[in-house]
Amino acid sequence: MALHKRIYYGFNGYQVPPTPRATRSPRTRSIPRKRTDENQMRAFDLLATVAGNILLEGNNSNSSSDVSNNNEHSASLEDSFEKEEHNIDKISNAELSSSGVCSKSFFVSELVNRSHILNNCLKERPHAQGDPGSGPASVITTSDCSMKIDSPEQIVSDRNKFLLGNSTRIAGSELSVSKVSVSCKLDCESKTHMKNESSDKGAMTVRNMANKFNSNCLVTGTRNPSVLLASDRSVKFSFNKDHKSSGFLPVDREGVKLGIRDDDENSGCIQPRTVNKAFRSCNGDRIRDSVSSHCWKVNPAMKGDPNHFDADRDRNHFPQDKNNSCKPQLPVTDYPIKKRKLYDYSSISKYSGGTNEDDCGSTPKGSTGNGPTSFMTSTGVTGPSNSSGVEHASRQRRDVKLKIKSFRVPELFIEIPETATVGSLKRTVMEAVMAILGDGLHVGVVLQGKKIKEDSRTLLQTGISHNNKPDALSFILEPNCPPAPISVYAKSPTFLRSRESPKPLPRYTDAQNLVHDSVRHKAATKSSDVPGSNSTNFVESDHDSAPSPPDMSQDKSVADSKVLVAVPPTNAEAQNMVPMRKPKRSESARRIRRPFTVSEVEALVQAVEKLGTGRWRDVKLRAFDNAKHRTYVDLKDKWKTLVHTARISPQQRRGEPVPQELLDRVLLAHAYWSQQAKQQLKLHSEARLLL
DNA sequence: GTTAGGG
DNA sequence: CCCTAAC
Repeated sequence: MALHKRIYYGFNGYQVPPTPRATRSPRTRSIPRKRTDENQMRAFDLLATVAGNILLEGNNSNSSSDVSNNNEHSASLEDSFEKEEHNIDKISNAELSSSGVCSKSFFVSELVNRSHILNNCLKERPHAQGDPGSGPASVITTSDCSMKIDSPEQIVSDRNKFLLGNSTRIAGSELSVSKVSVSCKLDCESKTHMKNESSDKGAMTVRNMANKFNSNCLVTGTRNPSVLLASDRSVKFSFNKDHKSSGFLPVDREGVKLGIRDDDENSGCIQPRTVNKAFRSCNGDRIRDSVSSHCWKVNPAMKGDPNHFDADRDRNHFPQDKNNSCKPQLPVTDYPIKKRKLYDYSSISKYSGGTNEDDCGSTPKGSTGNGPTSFMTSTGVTGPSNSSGVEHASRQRRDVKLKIKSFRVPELFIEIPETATVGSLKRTVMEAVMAILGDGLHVGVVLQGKKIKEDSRTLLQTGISHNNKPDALSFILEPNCPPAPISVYAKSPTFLRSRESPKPLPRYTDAQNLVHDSVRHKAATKSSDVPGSNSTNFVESDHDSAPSPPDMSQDKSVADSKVLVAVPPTNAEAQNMVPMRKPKRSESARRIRRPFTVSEVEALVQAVEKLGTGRWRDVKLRAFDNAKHRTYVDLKDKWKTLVHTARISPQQRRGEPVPQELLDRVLLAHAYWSQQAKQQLKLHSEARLLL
């Protein structure tokens, strides 16, 4: 090993401008759904300066970008895990249960290594599937602070694992919040279990899966859990034969990206979705939505058969993924090495108080005990890589490893009733933090007061090296979508100033799922004599939107908790904001277009056949209750277009073709209900005449 | 808060 | 999808 030079950079903190409050009509706001665009825009407004503590650490490990091609790590990773398992366990089993979930920060998932993921996937307890009660809910949770894996040791030391749980309760905000500060825990038992099962029942072995994974093939386990690699970055996990649940992990090709789940589509941003989703929150929307936005969970109680949505998910969930794989040169996907590295090891402290530290401190240091504190940013400048990949063979390179210890959230006002549960408090805090972070952020690099915009330049060219002075390098979080006018950047981030005047603080109210039960009841009791299927076709929440945690609906106390976020800049730090973009004419961004899938159309048709064309709310509740991005207005509009589509010639139709059979049903149902409406009118008028 | 319909 | 009148 080479020398270990370590340079620590100071983290100055992180400031967020006031989050503009949505000004849209309350009506639209009331619909439980996400306003990603809104958040996106909000994200544009975010300008967070982050000074990073960067540890420059020399080592001569392999280039991290080569790792993904190195299957050899598969085995060693496993070994590492095994060792690791003995170290971990400060966390109460009650909390983590068999799921072995943990998360240190908001950065949900960076897929470190595919084999890594797979290993964890395989940890699902086999017997879980035998328990219908607990449900085979596949909970995919990820931890932050992922990093490229240069070596097995690194994994061990960083303890960032993906963990699977067999309980849906684990996922979501609860997990994200409550377990922010805990270190990862591996479930030895589960793991072993899974391994055995894998071999016993013909499922792929860990290594096989890893290998396949590495080769970007579609991997389908013959047994549960199965792992499907939907795309380069999205791994689909599905457990149990019922396919009641599934989840996705974004997988970066290089295994470096923040893997955050997005419930919502509307990320107009070209930023890798994984990142966007990570920080998404729903400003004007109900917490239910926003909460679920960071939930890597799948609701086992999901009605209907989500199966047929899988394809859609694969296609839509991470649309950019395709782009990425196809056009890696696109700025969107093209994460410059340095940026990627910046994400590495990143973690965000949820509580400004920094309880993380303690928790982190209690975590095992791993095999690389001599390393810096696990949460310190570290950069390693290595000598020429001994075994760099072919693509790098032509030139020497040094690796600069960055590890961001934490992002400090300056101020956070939370308003929550005393009767609220701790869990709800955690969720509320989560919401607030998520709101602050927003989504669509990317990291800007400021070196010696100058913002480095040339993403293509190497660190060496830029001047980032282990020779940097401690304060030379800092990071800022900034909107990444519409390239903000960067010209406003002052020479130093300390001069950054918020362009927008403080606005009313957005208020986040935790009010998810409150009415739905009763409403659902009501809707369920209603039935019509309309011909058609009687089975409720429940459209599962779309691929990227995870249903709210089951406990959320029960925790009524959450309903009135409010969070005030985006504190107006009051201190010097807060004023170091710079205008990032021109205020859009409206603060509400248009939602991105989300074409209905055939499955959704099917569900819609079925519901309308049953309920009619005048009860869109019921249709929504019936068939799209979990598709948070579909409002009843959407459904109504879709029906409108469906009717239109059905009436025009197939040649005139555009978009994904809707099966003629469905269109026929549309016309039929439409005619039927139109007739019904007329009859009703007639009856009414007659009755009135009689009176 | 929903519905209906134009944009 | 958005917007809004009307209920």
